[in-house]
Amino acid sequence: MSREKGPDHSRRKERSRQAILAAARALVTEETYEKVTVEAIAARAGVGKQTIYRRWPSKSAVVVAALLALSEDADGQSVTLPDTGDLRADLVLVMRATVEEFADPSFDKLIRAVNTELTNDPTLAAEYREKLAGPLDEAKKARLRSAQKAGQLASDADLDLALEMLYAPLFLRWLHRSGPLTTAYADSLVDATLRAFAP
Amino acid sequence: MSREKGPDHSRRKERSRQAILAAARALVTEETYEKVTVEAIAARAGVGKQTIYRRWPSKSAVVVAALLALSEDADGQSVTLPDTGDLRADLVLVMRATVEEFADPSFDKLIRAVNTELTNDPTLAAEYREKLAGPLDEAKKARLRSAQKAGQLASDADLDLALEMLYAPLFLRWLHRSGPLTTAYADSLVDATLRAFAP
Amino acid sequence: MSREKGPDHSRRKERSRQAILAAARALVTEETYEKVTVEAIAARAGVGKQTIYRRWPSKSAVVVAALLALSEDADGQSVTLPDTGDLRADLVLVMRATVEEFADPSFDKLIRAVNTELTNDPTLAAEYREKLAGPLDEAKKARLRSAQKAGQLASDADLDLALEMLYAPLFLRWLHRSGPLTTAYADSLVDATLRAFAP
Amino acid sequence: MSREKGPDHSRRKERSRQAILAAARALVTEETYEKVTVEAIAARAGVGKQTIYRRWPSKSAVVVAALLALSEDADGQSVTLPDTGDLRADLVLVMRATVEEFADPSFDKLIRAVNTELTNDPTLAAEYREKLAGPLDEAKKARLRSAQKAGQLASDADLDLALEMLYAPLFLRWLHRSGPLTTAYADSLVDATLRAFAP
DNA sequence: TCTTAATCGAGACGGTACGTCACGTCTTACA
DNA sequence: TGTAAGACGTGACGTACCGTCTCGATTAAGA
Repeated sequence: MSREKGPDHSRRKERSRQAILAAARALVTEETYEKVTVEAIAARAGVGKQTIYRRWPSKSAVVVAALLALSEDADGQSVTLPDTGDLRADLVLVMRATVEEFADPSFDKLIRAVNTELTNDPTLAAEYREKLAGPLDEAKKARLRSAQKAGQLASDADLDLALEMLYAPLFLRWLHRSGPLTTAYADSLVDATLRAFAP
Repeated sequence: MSREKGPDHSRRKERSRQAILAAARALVTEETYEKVTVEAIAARAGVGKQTIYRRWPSKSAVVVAALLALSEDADGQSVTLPDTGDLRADLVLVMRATVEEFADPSFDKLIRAVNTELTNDPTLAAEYREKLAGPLDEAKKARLRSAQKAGQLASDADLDLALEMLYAPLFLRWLHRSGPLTTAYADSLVDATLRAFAP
Repeated sequence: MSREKGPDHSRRKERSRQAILAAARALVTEETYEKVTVEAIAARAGVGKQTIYRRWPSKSAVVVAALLALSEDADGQSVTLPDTGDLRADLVLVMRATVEEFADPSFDKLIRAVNTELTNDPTLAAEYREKLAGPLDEAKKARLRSAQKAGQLASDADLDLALEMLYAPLFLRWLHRSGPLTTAYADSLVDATLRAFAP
Repeated sequence: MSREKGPDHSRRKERSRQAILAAARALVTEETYEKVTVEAIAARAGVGKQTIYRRWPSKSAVVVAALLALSEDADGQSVTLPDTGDLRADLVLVMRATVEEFADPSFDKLIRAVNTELTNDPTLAAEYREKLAGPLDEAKKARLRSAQKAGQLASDADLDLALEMLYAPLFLRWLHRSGPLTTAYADSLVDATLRAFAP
């Protein structure tokens, strides 16, 4: 059915692929983003530049792929959020976890780099949304929907909007470094959102 | 007292400064951001590269300065928001204006470029916040405070948080292109925020 | 007696060998010499690169082999020059034939390529001399020796030197494109040489 | 009169030019010719690659320029050969000197490299002939013409041909390494040529 | 009005990284 | 088993910009 064109070299392919993504991750984490060059990634991965260009069209794509690869381990098993019945408690848990993630310096650098690339490349952004952000948002919306059914949220609440009001302020504070990311801040976002969409 | 070094050439200085900022603005607007190089700006402005480096430390700084210069016309006169007494109407007005701004393709490109630079350069981000975002936020907070005094918002409402819940979702939708920026969307952000911080 | 190693792939071997040499010849003839790459030869011959490297150590060797193969048809039968008894007439014939060869554009390109490789690789040069130039020179010297015996050349004439004085000027004019290769030029080389080594 | 387009930076220009030519000469002399890369020349000269490409279109051109620069010291003063009145003695002197030049390993490498480039690039060959070979040949022909007037050569002798018969065999022996370059060989070339063009 | 020194445009410079090409080796699938 | 196909690590190619430097040619001020 599929058009086979030759031997697949799958073992080498996979090995070099992993080396490249690991190198990209390491460099983004350790260095200034300007120092993350295709040549540096290739050198670090012990790989020729051509092997990178054979698979990805640009440095941006490699960096995004490096992030996506991190969550491909959990592949197959769909993401779900805790549902203890206590909506506020569950949301606070998730928001605090997010705050913690952003506090990790190497995660900070990686996400910041990825975010820069996504902002300027709609194609990459779409891929990112489809593979990573989409499923996550879906899981969060599922939790909200469950709360809605339980009468903890207004029956006509716009759940997409609710999600945005929860997360966008947090993300933007981090992105623009316009304020501290504290547990209290996370909590107050949850409270304000719950008030806005209360039954 | 002051060290006299010769003629001040202030007219030439000002002329080339304007030419550089205009060229930067034009290039960011017309081209892919990768094509906005210092050499291109210099060529477009009819200026030597050194004249750019004499004033700004990097391309990023020039681009940010180009945006800041746009709003320096309104310099001196402090920004104020309409205050008709009808809080919802006033906020809807402002939010819809913002939506329109983001819809303008050349403004979109300029802000996107500036945002990229701010994300990766805290110093620039601070300058931007001080000169542009700060005053604007202050004006918005002033309007909220006035509403609060009028009993239209909870007396213990966190106005900074309210601001973020209003704007962050809009900004992030635009930045990540994760949804349409419509009037209805702007309105529903206002409504949700007002519910969250109602008295 | 012979060590049998398996199926006799000699037919495939010979077929691919011919394909490679033909492809090399064709490419040298058609393209700029920089474009004659091992990859191009392999592609043109419908052969894997390894099949080339299994037989020859370098592109140079392939190109030289391509030229040598051209004259391997006459293999076994030793080369001889015409001997009509009229030395001048015989030499003029040979020299004019050489001039004509050099005038053929595809022969020109091939010889020029081979000459470049020989200049920079003594090993190849030795092989070339042994297989191609040597026998030819021997045949020419045989004709001169016959003339010498007939008293048409000085009995103490240095025949190697005579050969060089006949051919080197012609070859160098061609190699350096330092003058036209005409019949008259060929003839005057013969005349001058005959004067130099007359009895 | 001439169209001046800007500052001439002549000091830097000249300094880098000399550094590049010296580096090229050194590398050709020391290394395999394959190792003489534009990058290596640039590194050795302490110069950016662009500075080389700004002046010469290819490595070949640089190498040829490196040789030409060697004889630009004698610029202005036209080349002349000794003229003692004894033609044979004068020619023997010149031929032996040439033999010695070819015996110098670093000169050998340089000329071999230049010769390879000239063979494959008619434009470079023309430049070389105009600037170096031409004047030299003219000087040699002048010596022959003087001998011709003195009745030491046939009055109808083709001096261009005589020159070629003197030099081409020597050069080709060296190029193809097809025989030893000895004093005796040089002498016998002179003798044969004198016999061929005797009055 | 005429120096005179800061400033400018132009663009060459030493570099770094780009993305491409071909090298010679290695791996796989097929015949 | 030997071959075609082609991926791989390597390293040079020629180009684009970086940020610095050097050069004349404007300026506009004060002598």
